[in-house]
Amino acid sequence: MKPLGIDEDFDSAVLNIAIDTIRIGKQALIFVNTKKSAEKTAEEISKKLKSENEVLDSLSESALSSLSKPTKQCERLAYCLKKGIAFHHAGLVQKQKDIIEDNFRNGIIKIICCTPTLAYGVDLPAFRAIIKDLKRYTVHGLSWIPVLDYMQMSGRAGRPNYDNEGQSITIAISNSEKEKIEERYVNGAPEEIYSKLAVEPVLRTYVLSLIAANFITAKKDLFDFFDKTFYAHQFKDLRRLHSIISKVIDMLEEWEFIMVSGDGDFASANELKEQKFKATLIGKRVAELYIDPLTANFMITCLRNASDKKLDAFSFLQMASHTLEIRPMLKVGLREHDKIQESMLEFSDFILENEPSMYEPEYEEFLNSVKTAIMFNSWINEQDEQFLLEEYNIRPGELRAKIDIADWLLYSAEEISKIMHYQYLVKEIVKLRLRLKYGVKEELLPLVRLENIGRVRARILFRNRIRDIKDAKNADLSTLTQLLGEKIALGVKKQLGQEEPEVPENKRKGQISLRDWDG
DNA sequence: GGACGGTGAAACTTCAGGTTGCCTC
DNA sequence: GAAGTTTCACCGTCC
Repeated sequence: MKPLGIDEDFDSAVLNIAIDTIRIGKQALIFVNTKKSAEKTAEEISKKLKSENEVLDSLSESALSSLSKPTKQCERLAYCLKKGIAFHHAGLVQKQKDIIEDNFRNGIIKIICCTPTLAYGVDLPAFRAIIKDLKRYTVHGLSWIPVLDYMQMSGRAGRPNYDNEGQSITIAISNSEKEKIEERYVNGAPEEIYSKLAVEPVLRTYVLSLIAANFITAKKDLFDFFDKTFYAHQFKDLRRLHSIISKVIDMLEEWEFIMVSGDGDFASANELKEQKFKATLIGKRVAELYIDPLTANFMITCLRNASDKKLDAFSFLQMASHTLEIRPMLKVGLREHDKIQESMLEFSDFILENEPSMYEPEYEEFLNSVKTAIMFNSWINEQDEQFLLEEYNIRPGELRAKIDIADWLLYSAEEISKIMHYQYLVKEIVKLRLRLKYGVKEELLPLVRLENIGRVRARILFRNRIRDIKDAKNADLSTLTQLLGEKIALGVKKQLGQEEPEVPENKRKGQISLRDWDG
C-alpha cells in the first residue's frame, strides 16, 4: 500500500515519529498509559492523514458494527481505522481486537496506539515500539514503570523474518530526563521476581484445594509442602509462613469447609501437634469451583439470609458484585455519590448481605458494589452499551469481561445453593445467568434460546406479539422475514422443525434443544 | 436590561491489565 | 503528576 498523505511537522514528538513511520512504509506500536490517551493519540494521528482506501473502509465498517448498536468508542475506532490507525485496550470487544491485530499483522494497519495490553500475551511485533509514557499512576502517585514492563514493550520492536532491525523509542522532555531514562531503562537491570504466595487470598484457595484433593491430611504435611515452595526458598521466613497457614486453617474450619481433628469431631484424634484435616462436602465443592473461600463464605451467608428477604435479580447481582473476584468494581465518583446512595435505598430491601453502616470503612466498597450491581441490572433490563458507557463509564470490552466473571460466580452460587438444598434459589439464579448472558428482561428468555436471536431481534419479535416458541411456530414465514430478514427467518423456522423436515443439528453452544424446552 | 454564546482560566477528576476458575446440550 | 473534563467568570453581541 502507498504511504498516506502527510502534512508538515508537528509540535508533538509522538505525532512526528508516527507520521515518519508511515512515510517510510513501516509499522509502529505506541504505548501510552491510559485508555483515553490511547484513543486520543490515535485520533490525533488520524486527523493528519488522508485516505481513500476500500480495504480500510471495510475494516472501519466492521469495527462499527461489532455491537448491536455502535458506541462512541466504536465510532472513534472506525474513524481511525479509515486512516489505517487504531487504538487497542481492554475496553474493546474481542471482535474489534481481532480486526486490529489481524490487520496489523498483514500490514494494512500502520499504527496502533495501545495500553500495555499488547506488550503481554498478544504476539504483535512492529518495526518501531514507541513508549510514550514511562510513568504510570500508582497509589503513591505517578511513578516510573518497572524495567520489566519497559523490556516487554521495547521487545515488540523488530519483526523476525521481516525486519533486520527494530527500533524502540522513548520520549524525554529534557536532557536530564533523557539521562535518567538511559540509566534506568536502557542500561538498567530488570527487577527481581518475588513470590506472592504468602498472601491470604492465595493461601486460602490453595490450602483448601490441597486438603479437598486429599493430597494433604495433616498439618505437618501442609507445612512441609509450603516449605518447599519458591516463597520459602526466597524469604526463608518459615515462621511467618506457618503462622499465616495456621490462620488460614482456622478460618477454613470456622467456615465449615474443613474439619480438624482434635476438635471432638474425629474419634481417632491424635495429639494436637498431629492435627488432621478433612474437607467437608461443601468445602470440596468450593475447592472445585476455584473461588476464594472467603467469597464462598460470603455467598453462603447471603444465601442463608435470602429466606428473610424480598428476592430480585438485583439481590444476586449485588452479591456477585461484592467479591474479590469481580474487582475492580465500578467506582462511585464524588458527584454521583448521592445518586448511588439514593438508588441503594430503593434496592435496600433486596440486598442479601448485612449492610455496613455509613460510618464503617467498608461502606465505600459497599457503595461501589451497589453501583456495579446497578450497572449489571441496567444491562439485564436491556440498556445498550452506549448507555452503560456514558452512565457508568464502563466500556463494552470491560462489560463482557465482568459479565463473564459474574456468570462464574453465579454458577458457583447455584452449586452452593444445591448443596444447601435451596432449590428455590437455584431456579432464580439459573434464570438470572441467562438474562445476564443475553442482556435481556425475563420476558425475552424463551426467544433468545433460538440461534441467531439475541437481545435486539428478540425484542423486535416480542414487540410484534411473537413472545415465545409457540408464537414463533404460529407466525408465518413472511412475517418473520419482514421482522428478521430472510436468512434469519428461515433459520428460525428450521430450528422450530418447520419448513425443513430434519431436526437441526448444529445447535449453538450452550443451547438446549427446543424439544426439551416447554417454557 | 437581559438572554445568549464564546473564551480561557481555574478547579476538579481520573488514571493498565487479565489468568484461571465451572459446566453443558 | 498530568491529561482531560467540567465549571465559572468575564466579555461582547444581539434583540
